[in-house]
Amino acid sequence: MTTDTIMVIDDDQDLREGIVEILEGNNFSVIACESAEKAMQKIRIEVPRLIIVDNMMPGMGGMAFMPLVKNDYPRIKIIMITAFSTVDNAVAAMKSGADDYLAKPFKRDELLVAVRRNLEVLKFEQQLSEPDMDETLSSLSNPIRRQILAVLSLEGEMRFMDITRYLGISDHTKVNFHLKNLKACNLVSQDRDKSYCLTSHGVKMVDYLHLLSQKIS
Amino acid sequence: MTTDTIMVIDDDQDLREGIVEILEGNNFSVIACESAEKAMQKIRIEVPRLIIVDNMMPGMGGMAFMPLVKNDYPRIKIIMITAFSTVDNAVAAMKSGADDYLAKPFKRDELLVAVRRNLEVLKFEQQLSEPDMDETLSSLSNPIRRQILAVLSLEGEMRFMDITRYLGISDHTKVNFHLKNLKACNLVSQDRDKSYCLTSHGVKMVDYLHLLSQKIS
DNA sequence: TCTTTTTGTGAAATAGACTTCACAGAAACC
DNA sequence: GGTTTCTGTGAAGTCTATTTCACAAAAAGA
Repeated sequence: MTTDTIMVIDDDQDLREGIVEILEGNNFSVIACESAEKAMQKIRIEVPRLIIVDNMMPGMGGMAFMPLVKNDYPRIKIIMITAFSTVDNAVAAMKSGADDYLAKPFKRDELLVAVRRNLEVLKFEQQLSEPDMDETLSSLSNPIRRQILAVLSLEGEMRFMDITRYLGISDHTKVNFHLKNLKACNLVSQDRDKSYCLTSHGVKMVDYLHLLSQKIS
Repeated sequence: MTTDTIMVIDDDQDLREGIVEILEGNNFSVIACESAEKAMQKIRIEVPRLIIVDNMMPGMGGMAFMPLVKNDYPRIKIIMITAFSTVDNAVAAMKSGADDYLAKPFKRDELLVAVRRNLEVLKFEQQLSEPDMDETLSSLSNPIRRQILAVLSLEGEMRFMDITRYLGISDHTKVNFHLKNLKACNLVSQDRDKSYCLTSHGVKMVDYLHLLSQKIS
């Protein structure tokens, strides 16, 4: 399991180091910065998943910093911390791109809860946009390819021309095209005698397609 | 629940009527023909899901009949019945397009088992090629659309521009395009104040996607 | 060996999905 | 009222997926 990298930006050294300590004590990998300007540079070197930034700082404040980061890295989560907390302040922070808002002084657990919650949200979002998901889903979105999976699931193993005839497709190169696609996605494989069959991944996907068809209807 | 239509082709009136009786007694809708030629005509009027055809008949036999049918209607399942059963005979029948093979005399239950088995196979195949499935899967195969679903799943309800900003997409018309697609597939809907939210179908699909992402990784 | 069937490749044509751009009405804001 | 932001449409262009076609090596049959 890889640890999540978190960036902490605060000009107050005591507070900054306190936060770093809490986070590192909980197995997060931390990058600390004393200003938003420094942070902008460091982000380019290693992109964190989450940023904790103070609102009031000399130079660029958190409020100005957030839109800049969100523009370049829309998926980074930002938690803003602030000393003088008001409703207006909180609303303004959210509008500027903060994903969460923490008023000083906060407890150790308040910080950790906020951090974990935001990392969970991030994980949730990312799960649905994984590249593997992309490949698999677009492969499954073609009806001919799904028919091929269905046939192979029923028959276990089939020769190229048998699949073609079974589906009633006259142009065999068309079937070839789709089989190639299925092979590329690792849904189907070919053994030594050239027969096609489902991979274990392919078997799972057929299961899931049936699940889906039940959900749809 | 709609009943499956089965076509029975046999020149022997007694046997034909016996089969019809068994099938109708089990709530199938039956079309009986005394020759393959008649059957070819009747198929055009109502397409059965399954055909039970005798091999030996005056005029066109089952062996010649099957390729003709399979060519026009590759999805119809065909059970061949035959009096003089040999291995070679069975193999030849399967090669000509039979999906199953029954030797005379057969028991009532043997017939019903074969019929049900073949209808199950048909159902299995068809589940994976439903048009709804097509629409849903191709909609889900786009990463931006999946991100929109994720965001709506987290936030519950969102305005158009909030979604656009959340995803960090500069061209709002692009988001509009994908939202339209999601609406067309009934995954997302819009309430009176123009906010977008997941439909119940959309909620199911987000569930499904998470299941899928676990299986993939 | 000669022929046919199977299995396959790659290029060109077509269709479909996605993006971009120019514009516009509606609503919110000043 | 005038201005800005939100929400949306439609056309044109671009990129990707799919189909079709021409061809060919390998395997199976005759």
